[in-house]
Amino acid sequence: MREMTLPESGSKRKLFDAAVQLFANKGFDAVSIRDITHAAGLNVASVNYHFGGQEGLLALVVRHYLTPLNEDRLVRLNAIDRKGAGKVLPLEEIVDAWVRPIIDQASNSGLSEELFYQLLGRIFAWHGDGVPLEIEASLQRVTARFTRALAKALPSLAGGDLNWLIHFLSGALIHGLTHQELLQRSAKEGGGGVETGSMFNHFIRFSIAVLGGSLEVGGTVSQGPQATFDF
Amino acid sequence: MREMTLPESGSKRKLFDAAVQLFANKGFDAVSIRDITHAAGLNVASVNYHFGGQEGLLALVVRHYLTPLNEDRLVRLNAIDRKGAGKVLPLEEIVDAWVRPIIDQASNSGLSEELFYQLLGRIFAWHGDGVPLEIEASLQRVTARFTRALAKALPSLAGGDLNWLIHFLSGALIHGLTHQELLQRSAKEGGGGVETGSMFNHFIRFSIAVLGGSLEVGGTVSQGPQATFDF
DNA sequence: GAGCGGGTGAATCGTTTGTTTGACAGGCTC
DNA sequence: GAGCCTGTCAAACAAACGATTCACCCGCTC
Repeated sequence: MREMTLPESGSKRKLFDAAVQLFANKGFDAVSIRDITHAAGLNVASVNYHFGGQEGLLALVVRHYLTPLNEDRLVRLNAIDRKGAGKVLPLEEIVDAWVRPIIDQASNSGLSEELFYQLLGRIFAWHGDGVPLEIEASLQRVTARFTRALAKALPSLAGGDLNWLIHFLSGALIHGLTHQELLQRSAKEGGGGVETGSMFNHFIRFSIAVLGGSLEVGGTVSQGPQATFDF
Repeated sequence: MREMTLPESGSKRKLFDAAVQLFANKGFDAVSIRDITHAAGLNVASVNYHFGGQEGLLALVVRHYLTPLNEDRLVRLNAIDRKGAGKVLPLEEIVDAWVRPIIDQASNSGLSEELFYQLLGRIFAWHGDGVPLEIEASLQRVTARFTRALAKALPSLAGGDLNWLIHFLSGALIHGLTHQELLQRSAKEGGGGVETGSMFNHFIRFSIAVLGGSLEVGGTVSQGPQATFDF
């Protein structure tokens, strides 16, 4: 382990690619360094040499795909914010700034869409003990930023209700990413002709409808601080 | 391992309860039989003696809480079906038949609500290799049954769109169950006063709003066979 | 050619995993 | 009391794990 850059080819790249494939398919916890090195055709010690251990490889994989995604999200949201300075932000553009970077990143990742979405779903659903602080903080920062933007765009939903909606939408997105194949397969078998990115088409309309006033706010509206989510 | 019944007390029950606690808190994959037996104050061999191995204990825990829940769901849905024979089924009652058994089961489980919901979330999110066929089939059967009922109640949503909506709602429910504490804690700190079952109050309103015509059906509507979901 | 450093692999280390074995104690029936 | 069944325990088992060591090869520089 010398530097934390990722070359275009060579053994280090072979290990990285094999790890991505296995992490996406089986989950972070279910993959051993022996699985990875065997898939890459290299020795068990190579992971420790190139990445300083299992955790280093895992953290690099997650960071490599999550960091540019989150940055893109924030850049787009800030652009919307500047454009309509002070005025009410359009809901559709906020949702787009949230979802569109995922689609773009899938195209630029070099991975197949199915693989990238599976990996991203596992990253979003990654909780608990082994999560690097840096990654958790990045996710929380993005969520907090979008929550504030939505609270400004939808003042009638401010408070606890908006937090719940975002929480539910987060779960829907994670589930949609991780288990896309269930629905796409069944739809294809039915001959319905599902176009590329079908899940996102549905999810964007889903999110806008959920947030865009179709939910009447009943019950007690609890006022609280910004909640931290996990997407 | 002699019989697969669960006594009210004794070593077997101690092991079962300890396993439930650990499974809910750490996840199925992150708990060893040594963790369980140590928490129960018993020997490592006791799990194999009473449950025939780790898989037997895990399957029993899942079946013990999932089977009555799914049966209750189907019973309620059939009752609604009989009551309004032939007529259009009320959406609110279908959603209630889907969600209410979870709340009831939480009260009758003997577990704290937080623990039961965490466990149930992990069960619903349990995919992949180690899942017993019987459990996966039970989940698919319930989902297919509710999908048919919703298709009858909401003919305008029939086809691919309804499948996507149910898929998203499934993810929202799983995420809501597993990570309730995030929002309840933040809401409590804010002094908003979150009542018991707050997540379900929000989720039921959320589901009804999503399904109840607030989503205009745009784009291509793909016709396909009943998809199988995982909740 | 000697020396050096990056990279690789076989072998090994210590741990942890799930499972199995064999001994033993207690309660039961005959 | 002899025999037997149930339950529990310490001990050991084989397998898999992440990490490390050490020798080696190769291309490089002096």
